[in-house]
Amino acid sequence: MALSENISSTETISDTILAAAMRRFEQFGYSKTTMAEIAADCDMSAANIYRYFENKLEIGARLARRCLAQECAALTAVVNGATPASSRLEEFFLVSLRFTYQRWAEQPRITELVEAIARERTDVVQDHLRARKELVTKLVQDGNSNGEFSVDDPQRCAEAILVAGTLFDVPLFMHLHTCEKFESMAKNVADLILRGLISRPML
Amino acid sequence: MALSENISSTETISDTILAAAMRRFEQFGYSKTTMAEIAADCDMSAANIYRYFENKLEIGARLARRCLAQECAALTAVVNGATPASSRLEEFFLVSLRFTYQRWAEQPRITELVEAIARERTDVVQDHLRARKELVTKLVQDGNSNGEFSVDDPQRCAEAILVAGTLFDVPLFMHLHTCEKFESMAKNVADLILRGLISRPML
DNA sequence: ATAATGAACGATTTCTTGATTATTCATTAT
DNA sequence: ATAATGAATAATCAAGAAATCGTTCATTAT
Repeated sequence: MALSENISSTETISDTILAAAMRRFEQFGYSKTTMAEIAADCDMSAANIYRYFENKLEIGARLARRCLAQECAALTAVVNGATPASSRLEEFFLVSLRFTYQRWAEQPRITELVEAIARERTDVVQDHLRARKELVTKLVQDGNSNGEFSVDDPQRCAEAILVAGTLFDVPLFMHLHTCEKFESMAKNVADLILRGLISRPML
Repeated sequence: MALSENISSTETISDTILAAAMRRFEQFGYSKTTMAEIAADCDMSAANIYRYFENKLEIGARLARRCLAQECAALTAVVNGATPASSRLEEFFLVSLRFTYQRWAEQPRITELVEAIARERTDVVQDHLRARKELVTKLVQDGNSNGEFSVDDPQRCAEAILVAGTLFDVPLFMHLHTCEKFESMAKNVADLILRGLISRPML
């Protein structure tokens, strides 16, 4: 019981640190937040944080992961939806876009955080991309199963779909158009991907 | 005759200046090149350059335009080719990618130049994007004409195609993969766009 | 007139230096 | 033992000074 108390209290402390860091990062940005400030918010010394986290980058990475996981949760809901796979594909693009756009517009500090972490922690981005790829792969397989699609290689296809949606996932591009314009573009790309260019007999 | 001499000599001098600037930009980059150095290469004073160009940014813009025009020339050749429109679309992606990748890998200073200009001279980028859009629109219309495609709105379709190829046109992404990997991705995206996801009767 | 220049000027950039910051560790508290 | 700290260190950042640069213009040359 003493053991479990220790473990749970350790978790609570590291959660406290993460929460304090998140508040600071949101308000002032990753680079402008100091370990001393995070520590003060938790009523401890800066040195003590290192008992719970390897370093500042690790704290940032944990929080960036959490942000990206939120997006993946929303995308998972889309993929697991009950609508036709084609609608879910369009919705996938739109939800992905809105996450990127809204974070860029309303939480620029968070966007900065994720970008700062992405530069030095490739693994965070790669894990996120892998998760997205798995989701789209599942979506394509779903479409195959119910007869909507007939895709040979769902993996490769999912990769291509994600590549085609690059514009909607990179904060750097968000200043180029309004969110409405992006939504229209996303719908067009989804439509293009679904129907293809090659002419065919009427369905 | 005196007039024509003056005009032609003026053109020669501004070309000399452009050539000198290009050599400097290639070797040392846009920001590290000074007007005084360009002038010295042309055996004139820095002040004299301003008789031929509004300012340094204008020189950069002219050279950036020239670079982008080279890519457009290559893409025009692709679009005007004699192969099926579907092959030309794939080739469009591949040529576009190779231009971006090679410039990034072999002429990083030129890539830096174009990016620096793009930041302050939106018109240069926008004109280039418009040219690319016109090329793809023509390609789609070609495909429509010969029965390969059956696209309702070639303009909108061209826009979507270009959006889907974003990853292959932005130097910023080039560090992510090898050129071969990018080529494979480009082929997959082209294939996806051409055939579409929705299942259909056999052709 | 046309072409070209050097000097002059704000605006940037670079450099230098002092202050902050992330991180470690020996030490103290519990 | 476990938790926490303050002091120490090396790396990074920030502010101001100095130098450089882009641009203009009055002046000179042709």
